[in-house]
Amino acid sequence: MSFTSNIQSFAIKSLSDLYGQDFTEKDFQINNTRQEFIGDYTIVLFSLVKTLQKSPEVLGKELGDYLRVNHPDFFSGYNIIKGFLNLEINDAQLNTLLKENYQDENFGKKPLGHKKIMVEYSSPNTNKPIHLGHLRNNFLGWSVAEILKANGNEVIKTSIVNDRGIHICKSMIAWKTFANGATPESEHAKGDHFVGDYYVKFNEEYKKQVAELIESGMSREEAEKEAPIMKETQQMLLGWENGNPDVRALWSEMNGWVYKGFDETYKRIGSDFDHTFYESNTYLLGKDFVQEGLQNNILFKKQDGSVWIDLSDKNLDEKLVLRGDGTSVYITQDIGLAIQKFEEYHLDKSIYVIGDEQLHHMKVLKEIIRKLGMPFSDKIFHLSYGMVELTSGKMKSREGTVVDADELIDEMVATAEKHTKELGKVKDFSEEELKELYETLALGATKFYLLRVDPKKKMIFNPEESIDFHGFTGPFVQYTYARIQSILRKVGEGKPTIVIEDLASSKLLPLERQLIIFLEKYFNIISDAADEMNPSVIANYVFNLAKLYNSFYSEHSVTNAESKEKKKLRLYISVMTANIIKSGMELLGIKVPQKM
RNA sequence: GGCCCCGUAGCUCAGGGGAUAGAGCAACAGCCUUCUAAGCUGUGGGUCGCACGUUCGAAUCGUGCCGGGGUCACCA
Repeated sequence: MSFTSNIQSFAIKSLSDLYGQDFTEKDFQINNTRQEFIGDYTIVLFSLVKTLQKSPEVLGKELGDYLRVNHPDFFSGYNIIKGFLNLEINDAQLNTLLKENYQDENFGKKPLGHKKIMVEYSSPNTNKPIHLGHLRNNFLGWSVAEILKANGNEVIKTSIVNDRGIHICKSMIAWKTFANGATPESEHAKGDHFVGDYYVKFNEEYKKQVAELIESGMSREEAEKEAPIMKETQQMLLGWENGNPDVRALWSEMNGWVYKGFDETYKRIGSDFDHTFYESNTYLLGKDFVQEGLQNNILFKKQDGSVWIDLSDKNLDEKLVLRGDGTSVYITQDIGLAIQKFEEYHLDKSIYVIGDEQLHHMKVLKEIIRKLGMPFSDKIFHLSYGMVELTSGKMKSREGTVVDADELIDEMVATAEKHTKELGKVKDFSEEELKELYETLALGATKFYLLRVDPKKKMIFNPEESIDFHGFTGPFVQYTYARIQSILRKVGEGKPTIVIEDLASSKLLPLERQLIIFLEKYFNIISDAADEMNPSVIANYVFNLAKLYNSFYSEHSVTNAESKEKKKLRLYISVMTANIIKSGMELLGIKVPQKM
């Protein structure tokens, strides 16, 4: 039960007692009182004024008095400005909250319920390494999964690896053509980069061949079809489909290189999965449902044997679900896997973390599954996020204009090292501890940067400016945590015993009040983040908490407080702040250091 | 062209019916004999794309327009 919901129910009860009318939380708003006014929470009276036929002044006074008289331990005062009833929370109430929760490392998290949710994220292609855009996906998916867990859901993290198809064959052909048997081992290269380089090489060669053909008089369209390297690649795809042993062997080997590279990166960035699906295993799944759909006349066949579904009643076109030659298309396998997920795991919700370029595709997928008569179509949710673009435009793997994830993190580690050495605060750290710290800060900065903005919006990354360590950043929040740890070290291990009277004996100063009230909000923040599936809610909160604490820190001394009671109070505030920072940052996948 | 998303400070972004629209970066001016200055305090910076409408009240909701992006594949 949070302060806001307490006030809400107090107000509803009061209004009913006073005026004999029933209200719900939708009939009036409760806001945070703005800085420039006295009070902590504000009831906006305008909407009530009309229904109750009373002036804001009279209504505010009657409601304010009633609340104070009936909840003297909760409210210490109120004032009315225009149509706003500003309520002050009693110091004792704040002290109690602090005393009861300051040590609770799980403050705000909800008990385990009965919802089972699958979050599919990451889902890489095996023909290229992970770039900045994929990082946004990985961080977002991981964080949303953790936020859902914190709200009492059972969460299954999955990934579908796109390990087959024409794009993989492109890397394979290029490798056969140009590599002379080179391997990641022989080149001392990371496997995913190694394979990705051949994907780029393919496209270079392809472009060259197309240009040559055009010069010799062919149309572009024809040239793109006829380029020898492309024909060779299509031949290879056929070979793969038919189980040609040589093709399959090379495919396995090259994918193996990629997985080794991915594992390294996943481990570093903290992505983990309860189950991994491979497209090479699932791509045939949808075909059975297509057969079923044909029998039920939900799907229909065209003269060439291709199978379609008519979605025109939903303002979507006809959509192909099976080629004339009987092979699957992209959506066929998605249908199969979507159904398999529900049948195997009995999910209450199936979340797909996929870029917003696939909004249409996911809409079609949901609709097809609904039309096929599956009862869980409504439980499929596309968590779409905006693309990460560079100041110079879009990232394209084909053209090599991407910010590579491994390189970016390496750069961030170097920046962390540079800052740390300049500041010279951790000279007692061992090599090992330093390395860990740089990694913590680098990933903290990167994750926070990508998670602090609304997932739905596309974002622009400027490689020139890179990612900051000051201001609205991960390291800022980490720094605040480290500062508090420093205080706690100074105070020593012995936890002060305390009784509530100690805390209540002196009036709370403005910053002390503000902090306690802000700490309490974390309870609702965790729910809000889950409802919106939006980690930026947490990031913004945790930043503002750190900012508020830093003001408090520079204004009031903890260890040299005016009195023993104040020292204890501020220690409690500090401990609870540290706990919530740690908890919130964990939900973003960010570690906090003891020192930095 | 149809459908969807986005236009808020120089830049990157919050705020999604309520009080004088916020933060970070960048710029400028201060603050380390006292718990970590990766910090704190202050100054300057806005026609919330434009217009109409709904409302006691609109950056927020509706409609239209302008600008940017996505998508409408027998690619994945």
